[in-house]
Amino acid sequence: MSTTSHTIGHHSLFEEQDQIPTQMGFFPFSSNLTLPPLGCHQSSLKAFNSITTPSSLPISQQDSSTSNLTQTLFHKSREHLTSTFGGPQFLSLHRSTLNPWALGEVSECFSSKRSGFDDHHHLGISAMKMKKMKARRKVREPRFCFKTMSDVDVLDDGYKWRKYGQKVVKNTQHPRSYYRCTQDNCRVKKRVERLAEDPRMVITTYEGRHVHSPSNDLEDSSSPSQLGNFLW
DNA sequence: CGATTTTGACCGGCGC
DNA sequence: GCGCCGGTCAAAATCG
Repeated sequence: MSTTSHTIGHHSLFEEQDQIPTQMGFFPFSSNLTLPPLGCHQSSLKAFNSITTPSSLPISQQDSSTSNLTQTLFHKSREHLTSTFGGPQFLSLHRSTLNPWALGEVSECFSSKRSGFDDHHHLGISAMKMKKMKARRKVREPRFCFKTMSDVDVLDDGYKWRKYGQKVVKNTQHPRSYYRCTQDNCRVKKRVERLAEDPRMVITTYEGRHVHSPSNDLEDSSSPSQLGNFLW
């Protein structure tokens, strides 16, 4: 396994080539980019928009060097994610948490969409549940994760998420939260946790691809040609 | 009152 | 086989 890193100023975007389909970008927010407290939905959205769409930077306090940095890092990361989904190289965060469902997961995005929905009428609740869970565990969607320096756990990325679980993970003080995209038929999940070694860092792991555009500016404007291009 | 969160139960995988 | 652990479910609670 090899490790590469892009150095921008004195910050780095780490890339580790591995066989684990967990991808990680590292956004070294400066202190004046610290996100607002939990619950400030609007403002946290703004803060995150400054990263996802750096052209319209809404954060007044940040200096230009910081915005350039995050901008560069984001695009670099996004480029990388786009080019490497299904490709040979991945970024890994937890080498210890090996993903046994590494292969065949991209194809699952397209092949498994229809299956399972008609079964509702034929199977009992428990049987259906079992089938669903089994199917879900078989193959994993592509994953990538970001490590960010942030006060808030949940960065608003433009999509709507519903929390479906929270777990205390071993050897860490902070719980891990599990979210699912609220859009119908969109099975994208994300999980949010704080780094044990540095609680100021938030790790957001995305799993799967959205089959729709972000819900914020969603006026049913998604053209069919764009489907499949969304990473998040 | 619908949507979302909380929270304990439950499940499957894995190591021993 | 058993216990641990991460991930998910789903009923109850809470929120807006």
